[in-house]
Amino acid sequence: MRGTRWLSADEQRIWRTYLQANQLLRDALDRQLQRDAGMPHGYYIILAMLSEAPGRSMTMSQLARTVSSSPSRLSHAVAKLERAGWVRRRRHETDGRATIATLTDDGFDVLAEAAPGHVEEVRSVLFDPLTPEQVRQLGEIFTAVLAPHDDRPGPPS
Amino acid sequence: MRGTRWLSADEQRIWRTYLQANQLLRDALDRQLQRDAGMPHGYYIILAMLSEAPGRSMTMSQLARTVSSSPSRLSHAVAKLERAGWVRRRRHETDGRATIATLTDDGFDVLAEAAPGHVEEVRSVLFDPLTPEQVRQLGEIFTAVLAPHDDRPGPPS
DNA sequence: GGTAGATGGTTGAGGGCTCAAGTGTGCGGC
DNA sequence: GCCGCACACTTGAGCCCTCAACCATCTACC
Repeated sequence: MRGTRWLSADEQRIWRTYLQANQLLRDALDRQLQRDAGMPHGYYIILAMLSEAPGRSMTMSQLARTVSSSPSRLSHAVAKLERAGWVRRRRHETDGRATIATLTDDGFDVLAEAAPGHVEEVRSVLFDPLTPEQVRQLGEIFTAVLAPHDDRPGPPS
Repeated sequence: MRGTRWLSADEQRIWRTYLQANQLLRDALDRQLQRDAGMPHGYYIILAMLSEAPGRSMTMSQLARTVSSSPSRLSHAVAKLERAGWVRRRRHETDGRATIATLTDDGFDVLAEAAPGHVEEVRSVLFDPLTPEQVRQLGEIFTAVLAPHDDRPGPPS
């Protein structure tokens, strides 16, 4: 591939800093949640998003979009959460293709128990080291990163 | 845990934006590299870091620190890369505990082949959507996130 | 009302990662 | 010289994820 737009020295340094920090955050969150709540971070998010949904319920595909998961990953994950008794699945009443996942009371309790430690971890590893201005910038930066993928179709090229 | 410092509405929104963007980046990179080079992103980084080291070589523990990996993860990964013929391992000459990993010529070729597509992907998904000012901010933000973990021992609490 | 394609979801195989436990080597103190 | 501990690394089991294949249902269209 001739004419590749290589990264400048600055860009490369920034990219690597980002990767490293990212790995740090991911490891910290996964370790903390695994230790204190016996679940990986991705599972926590599933429970958290369900807990905020009306009726503590969502279809699998809504849920997949909400937690940025592939259908397959979500299916495996919810199967596991269901075995743990934290989520229940049932058929959608009017659309026979869809499945509705619901957070159980047990699931809610586990989530409530895990939340404070998790939030504390997020704070200490991400927000505490940043100034309020940097937090604001962080939000804008990743909003910009996501923008091209909001699947409102972009201008036809 | 009473007295938890919960996230404000803004912080929560920003945190979720970050998680979502992150998942997007990770998925995009892994998919692109898996498709075009038959390896996950973590393996690419290992090859890339080795390629820049003197003699294209590093001890396993240096390498682990460089790519932010646990010893175990790295060991598994290098074992696989060695089976593929892209890396060789040999004993350190003066420290019998250490192992030196070296990028092979085949490994270098694979890396050189994969690099342009990978860089293009990084650009299109991360740098292109950002202004130069935001790129600079990104670097400073994650430098700040990493700072508390530079294991120069901090002030004794 | 029948058919083609889109949509919603699951499954199994294969691979990567974590955690805990293990091996072997170096080093400081006695 | 030996003992104990730290260090460098590896291993295996189990878990999570990806990818591709699959089934079922819905929808549009003729």
